[in-house]
Amino acid sequence: MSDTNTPDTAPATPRFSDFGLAPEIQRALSDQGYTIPTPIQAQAIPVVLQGRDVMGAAQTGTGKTAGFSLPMIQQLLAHASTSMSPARHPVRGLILTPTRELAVQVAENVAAYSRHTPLRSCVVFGGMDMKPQTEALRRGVEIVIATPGRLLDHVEQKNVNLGQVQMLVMDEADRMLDMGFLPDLQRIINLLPKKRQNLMFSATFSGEIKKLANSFLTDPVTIEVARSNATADRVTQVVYKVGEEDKRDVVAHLIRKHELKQVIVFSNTKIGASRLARSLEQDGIKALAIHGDRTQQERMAALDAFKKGEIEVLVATDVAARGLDISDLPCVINYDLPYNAEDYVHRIGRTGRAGASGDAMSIYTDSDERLLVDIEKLIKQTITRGQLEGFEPPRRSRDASDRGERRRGRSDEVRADRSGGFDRGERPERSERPDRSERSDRGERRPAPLRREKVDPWFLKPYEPTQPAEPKAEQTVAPRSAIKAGKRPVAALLGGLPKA
DNA sequence: AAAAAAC
Repeated sequence: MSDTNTPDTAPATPRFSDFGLAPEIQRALSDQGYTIPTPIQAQAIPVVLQGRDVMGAAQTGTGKTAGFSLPMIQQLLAHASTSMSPARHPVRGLILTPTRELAVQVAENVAAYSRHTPLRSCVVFGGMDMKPQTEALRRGVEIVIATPGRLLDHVEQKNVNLGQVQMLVMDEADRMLDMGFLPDLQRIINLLPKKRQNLMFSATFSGEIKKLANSFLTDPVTIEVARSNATADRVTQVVYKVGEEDKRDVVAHLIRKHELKQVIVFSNTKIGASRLARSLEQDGIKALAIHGDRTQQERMAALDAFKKGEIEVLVATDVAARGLDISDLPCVINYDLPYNAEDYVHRIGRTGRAGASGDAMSIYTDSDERLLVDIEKLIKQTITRGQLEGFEPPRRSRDASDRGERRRGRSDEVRADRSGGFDRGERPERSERPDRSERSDRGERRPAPLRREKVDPWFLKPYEPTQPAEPKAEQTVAPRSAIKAGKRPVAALLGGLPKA
């Protein structure tokens, strides 16, 4: 009788060694010092190894990346080729993510877990030169991690063939829907073999997500861990009511007072994020902004500097609310309350991870009261109203000029936000890091693009029930114009694309 | 109302 014998009702804590993973994978895990799987890993790995489709409700920080990539590597290892020939390395595992940063992080994990195996992987995303990605794809890879748009680009250029994909992972599926990726997802799925294993992960379990799961997954096993506000239980939350004109100074005050060395500050707008980062720098706090108007290089440099501790503050839009795996963050600050209450949960989910405690401080103004009520309704708790101790609003009304550019910039803010950028010489000269809109990669100036022309694919909503149509057998790519021009409702897109 | 993602 072994001493590990335990009753069925109380199974022993599983270990990675219990899953029957290949020795090469186990070696990679011990390289990283991992022995005990997280709850989602313990649930997902055996199910995926059985070949079942999975609908996983899990936030980032629960370890879901390993939850799908470990069994994926194991499955693909079964027919792994050691040949150098690209033809012997068809893409068999495909992982789709909503943001570029998330794609990079997932790819880093996959590379680490597969390092002792002959499997090759690469990451493919927009904002970067196609060429290195093309070369990697042409050399032959078993696993591709991609954002949808760039992947389709590569497919159209025949850099990659998805006709042999056995496993598809849709990470942060809810986010992909929010971002209007459904048509792209549909087009990608039409390129895959009908017989394949599908894994879908989502932080939320909305009706739309269920519909998506119904149309893309076959008899899925549902795995659910840590409901969305469970994360918040370990996070101490506090809100401070402040005057609109004091917001930036209050952020600087909070950072100094709590001696924060690693904090993400969330802003609702790109321009607000850039301005706040600049303002903090002027106050002697090392900060960089990360948002969608910065070049990919700038985004990666900011993230890198933050992870290395070279800067104390990462000022981010919701590009970083989900997915970014920045571990051990003791604190996040909301410079703006998010318009979407669910985003609040995602933002504060950056802290209090993996059992650690965390702090989430938010500042809000009179006009944000309703947002605060919505948030409290969602998380089903009242957030402590904090008193700002020791904060002295600077006397700025008497002589604004001695406070420099940023005071003057404030009156420009509304105009700049409305016009989508500084396109009439309103930019403060002091900026050392001009926005990408003003600069080409070669460094010369060019006019800012007219952002107003960007249109959200709002017409893809609302979601309507659908009868899934026959999946198409052909491997051709429907032109995107067919989707854009059609303005078809989501239901129609789920039912298959129009013939080109 | 805003953000993200392909050129």
